[in-house]
Amino acid sequence: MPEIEALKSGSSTQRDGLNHQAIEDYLKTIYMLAELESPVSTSRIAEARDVKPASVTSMLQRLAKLKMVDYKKHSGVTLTTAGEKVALEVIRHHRLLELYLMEALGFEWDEVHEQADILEHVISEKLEERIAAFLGHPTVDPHGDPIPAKDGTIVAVDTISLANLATGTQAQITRIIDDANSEMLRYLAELGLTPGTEFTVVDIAPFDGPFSLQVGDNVKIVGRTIANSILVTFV
Amino acid sequence: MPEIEALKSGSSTQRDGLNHQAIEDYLKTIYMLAELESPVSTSRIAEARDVKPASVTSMLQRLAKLKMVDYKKHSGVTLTTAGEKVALEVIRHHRLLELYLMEALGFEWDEVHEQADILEHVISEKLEERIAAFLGHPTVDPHGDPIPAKDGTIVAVDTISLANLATGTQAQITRIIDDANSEMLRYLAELGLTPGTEFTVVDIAPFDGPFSLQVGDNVKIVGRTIANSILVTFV
DNA sequence: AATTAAGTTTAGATATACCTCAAAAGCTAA
DNA sequence: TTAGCTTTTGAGGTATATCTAAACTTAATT
Repeated sequence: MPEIEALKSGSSTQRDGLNHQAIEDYLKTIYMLAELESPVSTSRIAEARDVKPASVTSMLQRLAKLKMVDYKKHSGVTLTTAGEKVALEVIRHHRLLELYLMEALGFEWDEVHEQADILEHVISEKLEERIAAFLGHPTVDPHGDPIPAKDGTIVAVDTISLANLATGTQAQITRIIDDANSEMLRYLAELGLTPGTEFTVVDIAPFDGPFSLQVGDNVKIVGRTIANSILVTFV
Repeated sequence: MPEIEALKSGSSTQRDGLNHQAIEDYLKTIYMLAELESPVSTSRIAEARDVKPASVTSMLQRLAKLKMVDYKKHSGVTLTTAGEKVALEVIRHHRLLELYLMEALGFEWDEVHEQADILEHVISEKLEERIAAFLGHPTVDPHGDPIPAKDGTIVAVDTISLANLATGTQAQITRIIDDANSEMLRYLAELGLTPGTEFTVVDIAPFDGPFSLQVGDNVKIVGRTIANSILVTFV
């Protein structure tokens, strides 16, 4: 009965012992937090993942056993080479997927993050490769985040937060941090403040006040929170 | 710290209680087995999923509690309307994905099943919709299997197994059963026996022997196993 | 050096989602 | 009615993920 055979594979779950999803998510979280501060502390991870520190500790012990992190009690973690490789692969998947969903399937800027977060763990090497090829092996995703290459290299662009600019400065948006907050992304897209946009800081209101940005003929005003999330390069 | 926010969603797993994957796979299995014989017995499902009958029983009890199946001890299961809806959705996803991977990303006939089996459980409604639109809302997948519409309708084509044809019959391949067996699919593709192909049965060897099919100027010979897996319509 | 506050780890307990095996129970057809 | 098969039950296993509360470490402050 060939039908039975056909059904069989339909049922094959990951029975290989490891639940990749959680592990990959932790490694990704650690990688990203390590960019801000390394080694990464238990509580930082707990915050980011929205779990209790105790849960993080046990996961770190598991990751240490898998040689994915260097972990010594009370002193935080760093990724091993193996761990970093996994993290970069997941991030690569994520960013390729975001770009693909926009380019190939017409999704909006603010819609892609969630779906990519799920798909990043399940696409095969081959699918990743096809997607990358379709996109012409891009190095930057729709939010301006760099896409790690297959070998782990990242094309890093020297950026500075818009919040640190002085009045009169000319700059170009290269990256929007916080790709989880689709409301902000929608808002920024509305304002026309997307990666690639050039602008001049025409005013900074005192007492942590908003920034006025000249974009073409218009002036756009953004608050501190947004200014912090926008990374720029000088033109 | 906006970065923390960004990471948060990166970590969000399905914490919603249900592990969809297994449930969906069971429902899909039951749906497909029910096409052969309904109600579907425990052992049939166990075979198809390659688990022990006892495991099936407990899953059936779980599915019954979820109102996905009608289940009465010792008498097999049938899907409820809700259960069928889920099964059809998963099947729709699967077949759309297979077609999409081929059409949009250049995968081969025999490569798409595995990846689709995983992706079918994780694509959002919106992604499904975009994929369907990209493909022009198709009703048939690369193996000739009908793709259920969003409302659950299936365009059924009246088919008969090639194995039942008599010598001299003219027919067209509409469907290849057993999309899990990529070796067979590769072989069939090599022979040029894919859905849409027209042929005439020029010989059937006795004692369950092979079929000789005239395809254009060539004669292709296929054994019983393959003949059973090929469904045809008359021309 | 001792104290304290903050952060971290352990221990113990739940919970879920599978799965298995062995034995009991139920069905069906000769 | 009983043999043979299928199905269910019940007990138990593994893996993962979580929590609370108590114990501990570290680093900063006195």
